[in-house]
Amino acid sequence: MSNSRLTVREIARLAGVSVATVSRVSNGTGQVSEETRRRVLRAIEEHGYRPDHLGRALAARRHGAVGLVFPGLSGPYFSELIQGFESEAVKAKTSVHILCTHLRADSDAEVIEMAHRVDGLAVLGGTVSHDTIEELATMRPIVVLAGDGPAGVPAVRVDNAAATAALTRHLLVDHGLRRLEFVGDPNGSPDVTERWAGFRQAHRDLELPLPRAPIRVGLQQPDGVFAADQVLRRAIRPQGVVCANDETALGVLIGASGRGLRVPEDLVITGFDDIPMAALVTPPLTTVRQPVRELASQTARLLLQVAAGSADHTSLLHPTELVIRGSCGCPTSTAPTPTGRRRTPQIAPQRHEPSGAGDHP
Amino acid sequence: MSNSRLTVREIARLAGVSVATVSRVSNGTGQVSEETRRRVLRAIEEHGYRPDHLGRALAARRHGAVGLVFPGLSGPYFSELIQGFESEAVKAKTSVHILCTHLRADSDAEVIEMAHRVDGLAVLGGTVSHDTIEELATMRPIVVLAGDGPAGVPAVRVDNAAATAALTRHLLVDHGLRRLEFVGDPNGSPDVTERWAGFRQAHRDLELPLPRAPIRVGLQQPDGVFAADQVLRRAIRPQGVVCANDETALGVLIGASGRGLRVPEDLVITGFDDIPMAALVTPPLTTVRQPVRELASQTARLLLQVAAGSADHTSLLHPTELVIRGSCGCPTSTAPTPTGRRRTPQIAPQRHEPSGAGDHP
DNA sequence: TTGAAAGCGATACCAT
DNA sequence: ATGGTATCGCTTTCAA
Repeated sequence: MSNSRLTVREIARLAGVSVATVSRVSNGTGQVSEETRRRVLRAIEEHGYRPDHLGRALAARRHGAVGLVFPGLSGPYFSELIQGFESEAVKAKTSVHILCTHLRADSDAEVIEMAHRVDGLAVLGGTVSHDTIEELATMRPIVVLAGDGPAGVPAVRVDNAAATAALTRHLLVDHGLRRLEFVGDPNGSPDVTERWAGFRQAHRDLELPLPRAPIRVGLQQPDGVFAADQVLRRAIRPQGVVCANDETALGVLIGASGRGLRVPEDLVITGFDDIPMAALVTPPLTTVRQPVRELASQTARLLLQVAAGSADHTSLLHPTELVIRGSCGCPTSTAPTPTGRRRTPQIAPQRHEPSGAGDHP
Repeated sequence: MSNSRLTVREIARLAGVSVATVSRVSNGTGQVSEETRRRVLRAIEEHGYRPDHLGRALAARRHGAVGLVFPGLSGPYFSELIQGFESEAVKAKTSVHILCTHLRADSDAEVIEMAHRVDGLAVLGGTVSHDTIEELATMRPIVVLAGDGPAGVPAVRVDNAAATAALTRHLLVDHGLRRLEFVGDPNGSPDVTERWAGFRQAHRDLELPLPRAPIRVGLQQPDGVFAADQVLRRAIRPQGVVCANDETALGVLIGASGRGLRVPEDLVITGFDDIPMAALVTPPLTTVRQPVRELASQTARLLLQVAAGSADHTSLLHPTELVIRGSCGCPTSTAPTPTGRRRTPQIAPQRHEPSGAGDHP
């Protein structure tokens, strides 16, 4: 009930001690006699005292908060990301500020503004310029998530290029496909940039003609449908499309099926991420699994460590896993199970471990 | 470059004025001679001074931040919500703290903890107990989004029950369907509770036997696929399913189609929300459009107003719109367009305006 | 072990 | 129009 006018001073008075002692008790710092501690604790309990965060933050010179900067798009990917990050922060009694840069005019300025209010910042790759990240890095601990920052700024990521190359190679070699196209905008985010690079690299490695320009669309399901329309309109249709992520792949699948195309017979489709739906569509989606949630919580932990000073400024490279299902043309042994996540891929997944994980100048 | 050791005092010294004057200038409050203001401004610019938020907040007794509490699920709905809320907060130079309660043990305590750090709180319906909301309301301005709080706590919402009833009636009357089932967990959130209520009410109004128990699943696409499996396993299949939201409806559609069922011939499906994908699937989804983003930004505005004292503690009831497409059995005039959002529904949408919008004790 | 007092960085009242 | 100063709520030396 009562709450407002409660300060250290007040509690100190009620417990018959000094504010310093109250502070010691409520923080568990310093030496306090058992008897005094009990008295103070009782006063605190009795009146429901909670130390004010502003006063505490001002005196302790830390905000007790970290920021998360992300574009602000829809879908399972970002939700996983946010939850993974947030859950880790909460464990550390740190609150999370968010900033969506998507469709915002001067987001860089806002990010800097935010940096003033937090102890550290996690920035999704591609949301702000490198220059800004560099500036941010001079004022606060920064970690780049799913992308790369300037040298010296730690990043948490997966090897998108290698994974996409492996996936593309599967299509090119194991299925003997030619005429593949890439769906996604390489300028949209570092993830897509790298996946596009891996897609091309696979062609190069096999000394095949380089693929044509990507079908530049966004990362959500509707974008995939849009991409499917574009593909279907072509004079010569590709045999397969490698999509920047699962959501667009699902969109392509839905768009293609809706227009009478059979997958994978008429068109092969692959995704990236391995979101839950990937295993549940018909045919189930061949894709690359990346531990999004783990990436995000890892990022939070790293950021918190750096902010606490106990930092190994190391970048982290997480492993991915090729998940072969039916949409690439591989046989699907059985109908997809409703709980696709738990199930093991039909074909033994090909572990793709990055070479020098964890090293970074 | 330089930044850390810069305080009001320092700027005051550099500009040869008092801290009070610096404060006046940097806040635009009080009277300052043009000449002095210029001098102070120059010092500020020159050294890149930015008033510290903690000091400011402590002195001004406000945090400059609001909190958003939501379950933390995936999908277009929550993304829209977050972005709508955040964009409005940013406009007001207020930062947004987030808290995902989903799958968290003692989230109520964390929400209260958060309340101490912000000027106001927007709570999604169903994320915390009514008791807790009541407690929160005694300490901070609270707005409930998509749900209802205790009396006296403003809420921003749509009339889910009426909208779902209208939709159900369309199925029951215009299509002459019987044996409808509801997909969604009424205990999951107030939204679903109300939609379930509307679904039943429509039956009651027509003096039809009440529908059987709902198929209790979550609100995401995979849950819809799961629901489809359940439905298909039944001895007597329903003629149609009214889904709690579009995402599950899409899941049901995908699951049903994948198992060879034709929609709407064999099974009619409807959703709720009108997310972009709703117009893009085959057949396009009959659903109810609700202005999610607008609801969220409305909530932010309301919260900010209340926090600023300039409050009409009124609850807001937004209108919804029945969107008839093909999945209910109505004829689809043409193939769905790739940019479904912009397109007008095939059948003139039936405006469903709530009766007493905006009134609340 | 405990307390007095000096900040932390900014605001705002009260004189001037 | 400007400056001095108390204050916001808490932490943290420094003495006692």
